[in-house]
Amino acid sequence: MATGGVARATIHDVAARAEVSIKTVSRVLNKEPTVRNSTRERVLEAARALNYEPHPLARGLKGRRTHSIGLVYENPREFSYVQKALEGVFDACRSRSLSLLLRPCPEQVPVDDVRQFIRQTRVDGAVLLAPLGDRADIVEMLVEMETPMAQVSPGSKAAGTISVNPRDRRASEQLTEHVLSLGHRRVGFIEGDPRHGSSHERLRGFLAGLRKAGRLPDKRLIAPGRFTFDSGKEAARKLLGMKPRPTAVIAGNDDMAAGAIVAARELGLCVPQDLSVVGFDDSPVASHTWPPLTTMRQPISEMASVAAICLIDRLAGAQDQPEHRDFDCEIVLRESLAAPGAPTA
Amino acid sequence: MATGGVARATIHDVAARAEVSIKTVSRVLNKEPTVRNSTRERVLEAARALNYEPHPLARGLKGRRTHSIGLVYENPREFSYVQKALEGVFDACRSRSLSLLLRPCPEQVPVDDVRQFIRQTRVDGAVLLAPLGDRADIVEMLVEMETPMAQVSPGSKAAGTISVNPRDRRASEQLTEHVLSLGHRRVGFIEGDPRHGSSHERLRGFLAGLRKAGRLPDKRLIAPGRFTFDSGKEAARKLLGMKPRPTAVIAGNDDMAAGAIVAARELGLCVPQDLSVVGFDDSPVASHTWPPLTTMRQPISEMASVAAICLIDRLAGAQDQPEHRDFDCEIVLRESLAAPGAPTA
DNA sequence: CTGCGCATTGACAACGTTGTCATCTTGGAG
DNA sequence: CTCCAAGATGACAACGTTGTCAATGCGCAG
Repeated sequence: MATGGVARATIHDVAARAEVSIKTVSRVLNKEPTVRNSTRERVLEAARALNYEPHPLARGLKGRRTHSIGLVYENPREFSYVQKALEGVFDACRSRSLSLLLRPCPEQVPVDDVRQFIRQTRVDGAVLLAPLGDRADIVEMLVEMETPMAQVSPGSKAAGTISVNPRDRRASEQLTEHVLSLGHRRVGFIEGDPRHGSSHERLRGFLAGLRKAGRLPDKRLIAPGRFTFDSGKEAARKLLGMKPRPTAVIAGNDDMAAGAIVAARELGLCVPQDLSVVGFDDSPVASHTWPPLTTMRQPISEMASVAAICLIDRLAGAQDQPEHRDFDCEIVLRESLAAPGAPTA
Repeated sequence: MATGGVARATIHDVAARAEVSIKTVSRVLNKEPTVRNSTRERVLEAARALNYEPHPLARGLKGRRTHSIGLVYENPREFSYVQKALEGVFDACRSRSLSLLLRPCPEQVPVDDVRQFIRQTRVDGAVLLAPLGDRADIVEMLVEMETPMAQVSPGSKAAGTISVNPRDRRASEQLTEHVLSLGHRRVGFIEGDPRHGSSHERLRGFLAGLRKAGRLPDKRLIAPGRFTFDSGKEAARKLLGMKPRPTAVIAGNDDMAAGAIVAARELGLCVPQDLSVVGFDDSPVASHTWPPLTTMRQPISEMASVAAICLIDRLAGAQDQPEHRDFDCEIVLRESLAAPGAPTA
């Protein structure tokens, strides 16, 4: 019933075949320098011949490391953000031969649940995806447990922890400026989930963009949302009920933007002729709406990968890496955005 | 730098505090029956007081099990299927205190890559998500390695392995009958990725539905797809170019159905007045299109969870569980389907 | 020729559990 | 009261690695 079929080769078998001690085998496989070249090759040859794979449990037990890190994230209502992050972190782990343990959390997860995950699994470090990187209690708990961590979120840049930040505010400002430059004068904004640092940053960027264009913000044009399709639809409905109607809506992410498009359609409005809609993230939905969404692409997968790599390297003892890194976003122009009253899509 | 902060309690500490041997502690924690009640409580009390968590590596090392299973899946172009399956498998693992290792694979992953994953991680078992459960070479390899597995896929029901199957054919037949019952006479079908067993089953169900209604299948009304939005869009374009046009299109999944809606719109057709579109899966996109999709809901998360639980229980030595289980789908009626030429949405 | 330092290697314990087997208790039948 | 089976418990080895420290071999200065 046990995995592995035929009995698996151990370090002893390799040592016997190469006619060295197990310690020497260990040295070779851990790339320690103090091994004669000829010996090293004999060992590698033997390991190959026996199809040897070190036993991960034994390795970690004596070595006091599990060679695994945890990815802690909030159960998403829409998955694409987590999916991309997962891809990035997974690649990082694979390239460094660590294993990855997942810990999806419900919203407002009690800090003790996360603590228990860390204690039980004994992961060597943890990557926190937004919005968990913004939870002070969780960060504190990890510090207290001396568990190295990396945060992927626009918020906190606490000293001593690794963080990877999208330049959300700047991105939002650029997007806003671009929308205004097309001639839109009444622009609505749909906020994201307030528990996400990104939501606030994007709102601030929006306001900064207005200010830069000499426009005064109108509070009534800012509607709350929660990053979900439905919340975006509802917020857009509210905005579109105003008179005069906004001619453009900037949504805090693509899912809400998709909701806004549907809301517009239900009111008989054409996008982009009657209403321009733009989003954030360039998630898959952005290219599947009709018309497809203009949006700000975030290098989520890359950010997550960098976060994980920094963490892993720090675990391995590297000192000289930057603690915080910022990533730029990139505008992706599609058909959901046009000048106000433009005749064609 | 190591995880854990203060030195963690071991089984020895618990044993000392409870004034018993470590073996007795082990017995209590593994719920072995041969422990006196009073002793058991003393041990549990001590464990609680010391905040003891057994070390997973040590446990697996001697016990010859890693207490982990692997989830092997193909990197999705659209993620919702994998997301739901992941949720289900994760819950199963959590409820049984196993850990879950992920192995995303590229399309057409070489069997040796999967073998290496199993060898390296030494997972006790593996869950294969479609279409990997349909890969004979992978299944064979796992059998050869004596690694217990569970497949989530409509295809193979090989003896000795666990499989969980959606009743795709029946679901497709029901959906087809329902569409026909509304009066549609020319119904197009967009096939899914041919590497997925589901694709064939759904096509067969479609044909069966036609036959049952006394209709002859028209090969030109069957267009190939690959489960992606773009492939659905392209296939729909082809179908809609025919004269006379089909009045309804059944897509092999929701992403392709979403693509079909966009294709229709680009041709100036209204859904569902000019064209009904239905999908499969009830993935998130199904409720985010406009109009929202009529679709067949699959209990993916539940199926994945059941697969994992069967696997885990078998690993734990249970014998009396069924090897194969079938799951029904459920039709979800939304606005993308109507009688042909119906006046209102 | 001797000895010293460095490069290379090995013996052995240790990591924290579980499996094996022996030992000690306990309760009831004879 | 004795004996035995079943119930509880413990001592110790073992799992497969890595860390510690000692031992060996080798080249070269004195």
